[in-house]
This record gives sequence, C-alpha cells and structure tokens, in this order.
Amino acid sequence: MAAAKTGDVAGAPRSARTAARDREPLTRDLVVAQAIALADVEGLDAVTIRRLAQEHHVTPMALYRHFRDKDELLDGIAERMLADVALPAPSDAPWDEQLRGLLGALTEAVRAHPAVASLVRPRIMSSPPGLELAERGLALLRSAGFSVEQAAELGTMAVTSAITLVTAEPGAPRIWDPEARDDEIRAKRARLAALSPRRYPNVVAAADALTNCASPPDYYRLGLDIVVAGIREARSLR
Amino acid sequence: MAAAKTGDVAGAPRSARTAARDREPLTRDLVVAQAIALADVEGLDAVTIRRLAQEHHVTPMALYRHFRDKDELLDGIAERMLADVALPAPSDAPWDEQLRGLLGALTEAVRAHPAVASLVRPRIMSSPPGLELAERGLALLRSAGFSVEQAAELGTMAVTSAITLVTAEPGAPRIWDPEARDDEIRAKRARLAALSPRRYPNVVAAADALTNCASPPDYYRLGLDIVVAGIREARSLR
DNA sequence: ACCTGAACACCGTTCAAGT
DNA sequence: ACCTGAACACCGTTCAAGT
Repeated sequence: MAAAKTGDVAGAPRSARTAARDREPLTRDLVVAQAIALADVEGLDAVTIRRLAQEHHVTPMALYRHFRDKDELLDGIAERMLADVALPAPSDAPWDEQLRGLLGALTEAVRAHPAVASLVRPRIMSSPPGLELAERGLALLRSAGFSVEQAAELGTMAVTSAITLVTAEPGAPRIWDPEARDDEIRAKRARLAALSPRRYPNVVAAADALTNCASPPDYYRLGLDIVVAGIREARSLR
Repeated sequence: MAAAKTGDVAGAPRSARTAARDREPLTRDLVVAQAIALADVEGLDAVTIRRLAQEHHVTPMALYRHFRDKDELLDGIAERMLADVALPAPSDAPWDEQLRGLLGALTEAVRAHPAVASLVRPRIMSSPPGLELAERGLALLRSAGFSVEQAAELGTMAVTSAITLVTAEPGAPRIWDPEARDDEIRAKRARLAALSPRRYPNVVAAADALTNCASPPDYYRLGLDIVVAGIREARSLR
C-alpha cells in the first residue's frame, strides 16, 4: 500500500535508471534502521525482505547484497539494539548496585523497541556490544564470589530476565495498531473480571493489574529489584 | 518428504473416498497432539496448517473445521501444555515453598516440549488450567502479605521466569536436528573461547558454561531458587 | 457434517542477466 | 559493484462446491 512508483505520481515517468540514481544507496545500517522503525509501527511480522525492499523502491534481491539471508538481517537488528545500551561506567559501588545498573541500561534500550526485543537475547554473544555487556556482568558476579559456572548461569538468567520484563509487560502488545491494542486489553480484562469469583477470587480481584501496567516505572523497578535480590540471596543458598 | 500416498506405496491405488474412510477422523485433540509431536522433532517453524494436513492425508482446509485460524491452533497447543502441569496439592507448607512447587511443576511440563514453550506464557489466562495455576500463585502471594497489584506483577514475573528458564537454557536448540545442534554448540563455544582474553577474560573463561548446560537439574534448581528468593526479599524492599 | 479444489495474496530464496 | 526479473517451493486463508 506504500510505495507508489515516484514516476507515476509525478506524472513524468522516469526510467529505472533515473529512479535508481535518485534514491540514497542501500546500506546495511539503513536497512536495519528501517526494519526497526517498521517493527515499531507494525510489529515484527511486518518486517519481511519484500516489504523492506518495497519501502526502499528496490527489488527484494537488492537486500541480499547486504545480508546473506533473513537471519542475518535479524542479527543486524539485535546488534543495533545492543549497541544502543548505555552501559554505566565501572565504579567503586557494590557489585549488586553495579549489576543493577547494567540490567537497567539493557532494559531501557530494549524498552525503546519492544517489537524486536525477542531478537536480542539469543544474540547477545554474537556482537561486540553484547560481549561487552556480558563481560561486565560476569566480572561483577565473579567479584561477588560466584564460581565461573555460577556466574555464567546467573548472568544468563539476569540478562534474560531484564529483556523478558519488556516482552512480558502486562498489556504487552501482541497487536500493533494502538486502538486495536486498547480494545484487546479491555476485552481481556473484561473476560477475567467476568470469571467465577468463587473459583478464581484472586484472578478476578487482580483482573486490572494482570492486563494493564498501571505504572511501568514501578513495574520495571520491582522486576529488576527481585532479579538482583534473588542473585544476592543465591550466595547463601548455594 | 513425509507422507507418500498410501495407495501409491501399496501399489493398489485407492480412491479418495476409501482413503478418507480408512483414516481416523480428524479431531481437535488429535491435531494438537500431532502439532506438538512435530514441533518436538522439527521445531515450531515446521508446524504449519499445510504440513499437519499432509500428515493426516487431508486437505489443508479440513483443519479449518476445528480451528478458526492458525492462532487458534497455537492456543490449543498452549492449553494442552498447561493441562499437563501437575500442580501439587495445596498444603500447610510455607508460602514460598508452595510457590516453588507450583513453578517447578510448570517448568517440568514445559521442559517436556521446549519447542512450544514460547506459546505458553502469553496464553496462561486463556484456559482453565492456566487460570487455576494463576489463582493458586496469586493466593500464595496474597498470603505472604503482598497487595493485589504486587501479587499480580510478581506472579506474572515468576511464571514468566519459570517458562523462560526453558527457552533460555544454555545450548537451547535453535536448530532441531540433534547433530546439527551439537555442531552449532561446538562452533559457538569455539568462537567464545577464541576471543581476546585481554578484552573478554570472563567470557573466555566461561565459554563452556555459557554454551552448554553441564547439569540441567542444577540449572533449574538455581533458577527457581533465585526467583523465589527474589520474591521473598521483595517484601522488605517495598 | 465433513471434506475437497482452485485461487489469492503473500513469503524467502536461487539463478541468470543486465548496466 | 550494484541492481533487476523470472521462477520455485513454500505459507495462511477465502470462496464455492461436492458427498
């Protein structure tokens, strides 16, 4: 529905050559940025090779000059997300405060583009910015006294949790049209509120909180708090 | 590659009518079971309407008698998974032990079919078995002194973590052919081990633990421990 | 009631050319 | 070096029939 041919619109038909010279040259970064922007508006399912090509007024095959296949495009998106993480500088603060800072920075970056959040976790170890994050986290966990193996497992869990807070946020959009989204949330809350209060008293009472995030800042603060607290406690549990 | 026509194989071609009478009638449960079995072997991407129809020697459209669309098939898979959760009976044990029992049961059920784990979390509130799990969890959190809102958020996080332990298990298969999977794990470990030990000392040291789960029982025990410990601590953090 | 068949509007991707 | 064009083997889904 986008992308009418520019020549047709202007009323002065242009050759493919002219059109090709007009548009800015396709680069990897440009395609990745466009993919993220598209996901923001229409969700990850809308991000297809053909759709991106169309938006760049280019043949689908033109993208294969920059990405071997679609998975490499998704890698590019994840790497960009990780590059956006504003890691706090190392400091003399206690390890748990610093860990909390790392996780908070990750959550913030991912929150900006929730539609592509699911791409990040499996790809952390595949790019320098992700490796930097992992190295910092592992170092903090080691300094807290955890073994290499424990640090690896706990670090994986912590990073996973920080990202999953975003994808599992109550009222997380499975639908990207904002008003259709509101409709879905309302319908879901009504369904829960209409359940038998004898069988599901607590679900009914929590219908609102389960379907909508009243205060995202509180939600993320609580989420990161329990992740860090759990890891802190793990030292005595082991 | 599966599903050669039975008539062709037997050398005695049969009419579509005969074939239709032979096969067991298509039911919703049967299709769901087949879908899970297929995902177990070839991953979730292999679960398509057309592929399932082919395995049942039926036209794709025949499935639409039991599911309005593909999403309803995925709903069916998630519901079946939740019905498989062996919830422990309520007891007089402390709330945190009981919560741990609920989460452990969820993790066990999901672990049996990791390929469809991602379908479960967003659909917990959509079927009786999921609602039962949620109700039990919320009741325990309320009994621990959390407010309705806190219980809703913490319960959501706990359930999410229990499921995500499975999808994020180190060495989690993004590829379902078992030997191709081993190859990928080996390659990934080698990549990490080959990084600069000056820039990424802890990543290099943890290359093994980051790519392979040495002891799944320990991994899941630790994971559930820190989730429950984090929630326990949240009472004093608030 | 249950299934079929043809068609539509999409996918990712390969191969062989064009300029 | 960068892009095109046609084709292939897939998707989910609609509509109109068949028995």
